Amino acid sequence: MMAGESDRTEKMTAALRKAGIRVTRQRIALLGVLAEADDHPDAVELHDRAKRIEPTVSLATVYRTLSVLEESGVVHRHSFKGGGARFETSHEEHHDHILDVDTGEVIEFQSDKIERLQDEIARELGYEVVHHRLELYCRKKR
Amino acid sequence: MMAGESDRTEKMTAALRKAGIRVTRQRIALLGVLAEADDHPDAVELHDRAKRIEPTVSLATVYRTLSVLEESGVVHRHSFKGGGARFETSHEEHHDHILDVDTGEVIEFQSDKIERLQDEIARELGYEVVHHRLELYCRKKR
DNA sequence: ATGCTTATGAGAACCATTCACAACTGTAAA
DNA sequence: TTTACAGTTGTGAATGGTTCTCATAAGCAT
Repeated sequence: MMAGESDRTEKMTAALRKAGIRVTRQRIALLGVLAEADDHPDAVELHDRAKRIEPTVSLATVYRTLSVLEESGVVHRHSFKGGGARFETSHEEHHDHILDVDTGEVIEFQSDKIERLQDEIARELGYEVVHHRLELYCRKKR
Repeated sequence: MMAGESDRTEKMTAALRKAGIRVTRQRIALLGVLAEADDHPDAVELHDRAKRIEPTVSLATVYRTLSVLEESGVVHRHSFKGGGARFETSHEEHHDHILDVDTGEVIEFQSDKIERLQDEIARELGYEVVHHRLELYCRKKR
């Protein structure tokens, strides 16, 4: 037999099946792409990358699968200003984003203080935070 | 002669002209609508309201004018989750938004602490904040 | 009032995303 | 391993919000 498939693929396969989601070639390809992406690609970019692994993937399936993965908490969808949604795997801990307005670069950051303040503010107004969106559109200091 | 036009209209007219923007019936209508809106209407809603004042306003003009007004800092455009952009006049002081995920209601809040924290975080990473987006998607506490 | 320039309405065009549907394919059971 | 069924897929059309095109209309400085 030829060299076995990677551990990663096996793990993803198992994870999918456990979630009751059918394991298809297209989904394996997309999950592979997401797993090694360390940027914040949009659906078209993910489609391009996935096609290199599994040429039959259609854009519609990319969108469909991303929605499925979002619902099951595997990926996060971000809608930054300008252009379409961008995605990232959610296995890291929660963070917010700085967007470099000049370069388009995305930087992640995390602040417990801000998280706490948000909860506090909501609480004072009689609400509890379900989720939030915090984006800092910034310019490099010189 | 008939009773003169309202002060408000005269003021808006003057403000527009000063900005080098031509004063048209459509723009007067839209500005009037924006001035008395205390909610966060979208373009279609603004169009409907403006038509009651000036029936000839087209949706395209509403969008065009909103862009003009946004560029000149008169209105702010918000893109909350789900649905199109929503607008509000910017003559009040800066604030962020709580979105009630059940009712869709928009509540405004302001926190100097959070503003300061944001600046601090950006500064530590070598950036300065140009503008930001902070939305708390909340549910009423019971 | 005149002329130049900007604004407008109508509808087409756009773009990201979703949908409809017939063909296909995992998966579990036989 | 074959079968059978429900979940998935690719294609292309549809959608919804927003912008564009272009011929016509109308501000505004003179």
